[in-house]
This record gives sequence, structure tokens and C-alpha cells, in this order.
Amino acid sequence: MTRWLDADEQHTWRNFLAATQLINEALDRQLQRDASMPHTYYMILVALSEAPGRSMRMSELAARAQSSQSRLSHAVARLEERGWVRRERCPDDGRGSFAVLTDAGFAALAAAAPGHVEEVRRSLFDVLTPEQVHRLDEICVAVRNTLEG
Amino acid sequence: MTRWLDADEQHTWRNFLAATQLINEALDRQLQRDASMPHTYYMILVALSEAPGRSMRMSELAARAQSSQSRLSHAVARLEERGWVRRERCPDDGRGSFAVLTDAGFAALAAAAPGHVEEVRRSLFDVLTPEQVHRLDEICVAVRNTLEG
DNA sequence: CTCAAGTATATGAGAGTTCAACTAAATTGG
DNA sequence: CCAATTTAGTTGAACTCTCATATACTTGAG
Repeated sequence: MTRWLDADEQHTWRNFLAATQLINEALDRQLQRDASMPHTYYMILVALSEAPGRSMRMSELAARAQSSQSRLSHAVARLEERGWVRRERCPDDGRGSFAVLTDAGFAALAAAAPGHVEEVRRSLFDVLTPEQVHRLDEICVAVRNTLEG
Repeated sequence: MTRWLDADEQHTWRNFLAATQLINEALDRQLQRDASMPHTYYMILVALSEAPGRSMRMSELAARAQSSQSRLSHAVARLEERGWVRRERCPDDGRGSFAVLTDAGFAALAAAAPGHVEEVRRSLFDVLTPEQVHRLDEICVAVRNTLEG
């Protein structure tokens, strides 16, 4: 038999859906408006900027940027058109390729970052007490440990 | 000056993004696989099923289902094609229209619900202690109160 | 060495989302 | 009562995402 949600669980669930969607929409709107990119592209640029040589294998980049491989492949194609990323063939493995953040891409990220971080604060950290932030972290870790396996 | 995130905040932020995305992907995959609909459509059907007469004005439906008006308008068009929803003109206000859940739509929702609820449990409630669920609820309420204004 | 199976990535089609018009009807202020 | 404004909803285009499939290379068994 289905274990339905009780009234409290339903409220929590709806609050969760509403809150997370509000945050995601706020992020996407801000980045689209001020930096002409969706949040997924921002995450890709961040991941690349932190990699040694600002360069990463596509599959590892997908993992770091929380993207499917297909989504990443399409996204990198668009980022290449903008001149923010370029691909390089992988010498060790003929199937593989690297995505490399260009200087223009790094500049675009640097320009976008302050506004994005402000939005992150406005949407989440400024709203919560430090205690709540800590609780939220534990919750998210628990979810990741379960769903990522 | 930009108030950058410190190391702890960054970890929390990344855990948050990962966890919420994992949950959303799990929901969408399950519904798409087992009920051939995205989660947004499911939310629309739920909202309609709870309305008196299983009928609601488009703008109120958009609010309840956490959808933009444009998204809702497109979605209802698709749901009409499936015979799950139909539109009715609003007699009081010539600009308005009602979306009405059909019997077929209600049946589709009833068929989808058990699998969806199982997925919600697997993804969130089974992962957390009751205490954590309660903390999460408070956090989500705080976010809603701030961002919904 | 060779062939089957596996891995890394790309691609195309179909579907959903967003944004900016656009239509049409209601409201308001003079 | 009418022009100006606001409100309800739709639409089309551009874009992103997903899923299935295709391509190209690598690996391992025999």
C-alpha cells in the first residue's frame, strides 16, 4: 500500500518545492538578466575556473557541474560559440576531450560572479540564521549521500 | 564590495544545489517514466484536483502550481491535447478562462500519485529524521516569506 | 591479433521554458 | 462616456534539456 504523506509532510513538501523553485528562479533570472547565461552555464564556468589549467575532461566536468553528459556537450557547444570555452583533443585517450576555459570565459565569469553571489545571499544566507544554515547543510548532505550512491 | 561566501557557506551552497537537483531529477525521471508527464504537469493536475469543481481560473492555477502564466498556458494546451484538462470561458470576466480537470485527467493523476509519493519518500522523507524534516520546513517557510513577498 | 564489449562524447529530434509581444476585455479618471 | 491604463491570457521564437542513437576509440578475452 502507498504510504501517503500526512498533512504535516504535505505542507513541508510543498514548502520545499516552493522555496527551492523560488531560489532557482531568482538565480536564473539574475544571471540571465545581468550576465546573459543560465545558471547551468555559470556552474560549468565555475568548475572549469577551479580546475588545474582551467581545463577538464568532459566527463569530469559533467560530474563537477552536476550536469548530464549530453547537457554538458550541448552547453559547451554554446559556450564555444561565445568564445568562453574551447575543446582540445585528449592525447592519452582518443575518445576523450578537454574543455578549456578561455580568458574571455574567465572574464565573463569574473564579471558575473559578484551579482550572482549577492543573489545567493539574498535568496538563502541572509534569510537564515547560522544555526539554520548548519541544519540545512546536514540535510543536504544526507540527501546527497542517499541519492548519489 | 561583494560579500563572498566563506568556505563553509560555499560547501553548504554546493550541497544545497546538488541535493535539490538530485531530488528534482528523481521526481522528473519517475513521473516521466511511469506516468509520461513532467513534474510541472503533475503539480497542475494536483492543484486542479483540489479545487472546487476541479476547476480554477488560469491565474490562480498558475499561483497554486507555482508556474508562470506563460508556462501554464503552454502546459494547459498540452494537457488539453491529452484530454486531461479542458478550458471554459469565464462568464463574469470576458478576459478570463477556467481550466477544468476532466475525468480522464483525474484518472491519470490517480494512477500517477502512488509512484510519485513513493519517490518523494525515497528522495526526502525517508532520508531525514522527523527533527530534520521539521527544521527543513522552517527553513523553507523563511525562504518563502522572503522571496515571495 | 582480432573481435566483442565497453567507454567517452556528440548529435538530432522532441518537448518544455522563457521572454517579449500581442489581443481582448475591464477599469479608472476626467 | 471615452481615452488611458491595467489585467487576463495567449502566442511565437529562441533556447535549453532529455532521451535515444550514433560515432569513434579502447580494452580484454581467447
